[in-house]
Amino acid sequence: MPSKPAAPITIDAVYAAPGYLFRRMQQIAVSIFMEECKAFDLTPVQYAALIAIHTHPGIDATRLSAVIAFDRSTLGSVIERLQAKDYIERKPAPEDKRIKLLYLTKSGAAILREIIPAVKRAQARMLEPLKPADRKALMGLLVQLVDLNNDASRVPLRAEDALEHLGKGG
Amino acid sequence: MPSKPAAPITIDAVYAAPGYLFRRMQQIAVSIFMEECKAFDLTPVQYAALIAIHTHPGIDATRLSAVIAFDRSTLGSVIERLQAKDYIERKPAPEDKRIKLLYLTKSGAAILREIIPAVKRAQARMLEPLKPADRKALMGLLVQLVDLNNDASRVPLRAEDALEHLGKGG
DNA sequence: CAAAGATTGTCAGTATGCTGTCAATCTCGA
DNA sequence: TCGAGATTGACAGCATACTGACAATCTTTG
Repeated sequence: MPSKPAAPITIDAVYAAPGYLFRRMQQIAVSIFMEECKAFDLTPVQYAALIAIHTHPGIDATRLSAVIAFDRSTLGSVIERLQAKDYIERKPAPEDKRIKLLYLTKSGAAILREIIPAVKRAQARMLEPLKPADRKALMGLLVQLVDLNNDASRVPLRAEDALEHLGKGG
Repeated sequence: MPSKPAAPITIDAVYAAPGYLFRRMQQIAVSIFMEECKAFDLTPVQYAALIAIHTHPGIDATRLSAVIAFDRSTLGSVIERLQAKDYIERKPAPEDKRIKLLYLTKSGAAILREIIPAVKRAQARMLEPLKPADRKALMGLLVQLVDLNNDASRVPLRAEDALEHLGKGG
């Protein structure tokens, strides 16, 4: 049998590669989110940050970055923009001069309540083309994969560890 | 029956949302790619662009953006960097002064050959935590979803349409 | 042919995401 | 206690991504 020739290098191989499909799907997800939420002037990242601060009032930036798996550097500018829009406020921590604690403002809590339906529509639209059983299957596999690959990312999710200081760990 | 209370808004809802999972998986995929390919100084985006130019020599930037579903604006700087690294060259099109045609240099073709094994390792690692049957299932669903959602993204993939000018359409 | 319209590459502006560095500050061990 | 080491927030720099605008150029149409 002749030795198998090297597979031709073409763009079609890229179309079937997991990395390409993940990038593409993220692109699509952001696009749908922005479309459904265009009345609110909030990005997916800013939304996630608001929800996290709402869930953990008084969290600091470093712990927040672990809770939503954002880069610590990136998060700085996200916080700045949320503060500029008056959705959050930062208070110095009395017992540690390095830390600034994050809280939702009334505006922030209000927009969070208002945007929820749009976000739910967006999340539904992303999976809409699939049959209901396939949606479940896909989400199940994705949850597994993201969890099992957690440490492969530079900023692994540390939902639990990050919150011990708030007295909610355990 | 009492009316169902509004679901509490917490970060846990975000962890299960498709948009969050896609973002996270993309983050992980890029991280794995960069790790496997760190010897080559090529990003996933730059790799895809090189492959596409290799598959379609003499393509122009606008068509290239359709073939790999990149934003046309973003692609400009990607091309610039590939050119700075001497992996591609741009030649003016004789029949249209607006267009610059893209070609791989010898360096570009060489690095493409060399990086393939690392890219394959990276793609395999992304799915490694899943059982083989689950990998297939996930890829199948993702291919479907990306295809069916193609028009939802701002820069839909136009693999076929884009190539008519090269005499390869049909 | 000339004007209207479309296309191409480019640029400015905004928003993630990452690497790396730094000063201020805190913690812990000798 | 004091100094080494860790932590925190901030910053610089690079690389996607997207919106919107623009001049140069090409195409279509009246």
